[in-house]
Amino acid sequence: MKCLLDADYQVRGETPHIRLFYKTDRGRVTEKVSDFKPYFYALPRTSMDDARKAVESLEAVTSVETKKMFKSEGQTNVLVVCVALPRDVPRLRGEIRSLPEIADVFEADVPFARRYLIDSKTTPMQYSDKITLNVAAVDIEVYCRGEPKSDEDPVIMISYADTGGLRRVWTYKNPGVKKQYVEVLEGEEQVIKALVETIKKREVDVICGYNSDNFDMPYLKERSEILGLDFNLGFDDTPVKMERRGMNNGARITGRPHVDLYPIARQVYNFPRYRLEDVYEGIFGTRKVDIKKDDINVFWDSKKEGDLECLIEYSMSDVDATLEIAQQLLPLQYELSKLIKQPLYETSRMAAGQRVEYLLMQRACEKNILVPNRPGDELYNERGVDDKYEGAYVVEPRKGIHDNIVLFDFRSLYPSIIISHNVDPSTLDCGCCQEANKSPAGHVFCTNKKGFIPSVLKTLINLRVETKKQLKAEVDSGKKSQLDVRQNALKLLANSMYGYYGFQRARWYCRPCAESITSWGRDYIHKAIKQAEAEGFTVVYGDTDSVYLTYPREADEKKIVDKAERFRETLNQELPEAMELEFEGFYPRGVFITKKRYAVIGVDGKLTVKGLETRRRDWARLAKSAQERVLDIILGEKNPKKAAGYVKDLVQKVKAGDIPLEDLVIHTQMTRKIGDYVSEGPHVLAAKKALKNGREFRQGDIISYIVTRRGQSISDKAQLIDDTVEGDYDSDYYINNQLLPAVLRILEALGYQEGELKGQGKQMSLGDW
DNA sequence: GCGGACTGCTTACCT
DNA sequence: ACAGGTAAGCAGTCCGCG
Repeated sequence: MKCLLDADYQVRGETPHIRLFYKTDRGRVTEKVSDFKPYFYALPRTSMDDARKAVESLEAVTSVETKKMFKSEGQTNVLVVCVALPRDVPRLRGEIRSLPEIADVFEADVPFARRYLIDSKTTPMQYSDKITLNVAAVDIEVYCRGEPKSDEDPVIMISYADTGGLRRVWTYKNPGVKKQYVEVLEGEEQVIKALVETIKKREVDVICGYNSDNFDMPYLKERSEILGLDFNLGFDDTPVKMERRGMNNGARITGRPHVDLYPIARQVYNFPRYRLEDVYEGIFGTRKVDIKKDDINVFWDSKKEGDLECLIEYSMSDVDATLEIAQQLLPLQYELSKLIKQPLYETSRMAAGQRVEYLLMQRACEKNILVPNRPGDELYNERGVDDKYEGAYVVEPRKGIHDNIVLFDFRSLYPSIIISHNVDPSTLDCGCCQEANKSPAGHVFCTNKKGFIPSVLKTLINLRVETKKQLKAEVDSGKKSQLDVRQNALKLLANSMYGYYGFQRARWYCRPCAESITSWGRDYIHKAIKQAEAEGFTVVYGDTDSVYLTYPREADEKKIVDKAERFRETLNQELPEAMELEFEGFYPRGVFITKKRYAVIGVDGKLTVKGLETRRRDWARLAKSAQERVLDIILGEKNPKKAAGYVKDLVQKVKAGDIPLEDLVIHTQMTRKIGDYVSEGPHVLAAKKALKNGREFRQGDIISYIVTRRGQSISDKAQLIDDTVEGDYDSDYYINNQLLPAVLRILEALGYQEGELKGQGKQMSLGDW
């Protein structure tokens, strides 16, 4: 019984050895594999023998064999080119590709340790009750003014917490009061040493941090270098290694996977901001102890009793929160690592496209399918100008309020289409089939041989059905939640497959496939709409795979739902087996504003809002919560007068300057580098101003700003909330550009607008209220 | 010189 | 750095206007 945490390789005496880092029920073991050799494939241009001779003549090639493999066009013979060292692969692949006897090389860009995991079908992260992983969270505090600089600003505290129950703050100033978790040491050097020693002694398996790839780990590494220390967190006592991974860093720790929770939180949740405290509150619904980053040095320098203690408490609470978030987020990462069969360190940093790709590569290897090459810049650009294809169909909504709405949607529409219509690059335009399986986009897919990607997808879905079955039968709550996470991971992967076909950087990119999937999707939703209308339903709205229906002939919920159920059954009988329309819910009332923007209320009074300002981070809470309240009054109580009254009172408060800044802050992501903007909106100007005051921003950061009273345009008035004092806000802006548009959008949809409300709106904008 | 109409850029959402 | 479809705000420009 063993759980693979990490894999890498070492070159000893000119031979590469794969190292596999396991946790077992009796502790840690490291296994070595010495008989696995680096290789890649070469496809002969014409003659196999000529190609073989040409490749064999190269010095670094240790052996050449032939192998039968499947390309999307069919079976083919390739050369397996073996070399002595992993670094020979990138060295040789270009040379071999350019040989006249060789058409192309394949799988020459798979890192050696990953290659091993794929080939050996090894599954990482198979933990169980007998193997409990020791997870630790780490956080540092730095003494600095402005942005921390590792060459001058020392680390003043390191906090640590692990699932074994150890909690520590190491620092080197005595707070006076004795806290159990505090250890006061001599200086920065001892603090870093304490962390390194603790991680070893505690036999930590997984190390977590929050933004630790880009802050804590590189910072500690740089400080260690300055202090002449080894920052050896590796299980084999090697230092933390910083890697470039696209735009970001990755801090690799050998044998003890390091997981940075920040990018995972951004991937998993949709929150207005992703600071540690925001994510903690978003997940657990309670706030954690917090102090301003700028105050850290103030508390550290303070002679006031209790200030240092306060800083220590903050540091401890940060790492406690990090560990709690880790326990919330890690299970999904474990399941993904298992399914994709790549190490946790890697999979936890993969985007959706990469996850699908590694899954497919692993499955391709099992089936002797040659993995297509990643597109080079040329091919990538070619795919770009291949321009867009038509996507989903969206029904123009019947705007306004509706009663007794039933919602249907197709269960996993796109995955079902891929499976039932066998949508795959290798089945596309096979030539052997007539037009029995032709997409509305005009592409024919083979019905004789099963496509690779449809078959992978089918196994994912079968596995998910199986997992759900187990989940239902399971009684142990821990195992139950693990199974639930697993079925979610399977769903995540299955749902990424369609997007992957249209992804320009994908190895299995296939525009005709993507286009065919959406064309069939439009077909199915049109079928459902046509059938529903024929049976007397009114289609209120629909998007991609869903329809919102009303049934004007009935007023009774039960009768409507019965009728809807019969409609569903008849429709499903006409559909291919994998396709299924499902009943999703009954809503007593809903209001539809435009495409992708609507709200419905459930029988239980629960509001579901889609697309409206309430859902958007780039609207002030003032406007969002007022809109939600108005929706609640309109849909729950059907009382527009009351809603109008509520808004009227709020306008007064805004005018009086009584609204706290936190209700007025607008969050907007900086999606590009600050110099790259053609048009500088409020968030960009707010960031620019802050930049002058020594603040730093990275592409991808979320800018939180207030529209203040000073400036001409709205952008001129925008200023970071951190630099703004309470009460300094432009009440006209917040009334006319935030509160009123958000609530009027709802009230106007009721046909209530033509009358006094709009007039009042205009008056309000003139300040007559 | 002003204001409305329109365009382009930008963001965040929906499925 | 998985797809396309969509609404909407802000900045800037155009256009008409004795």
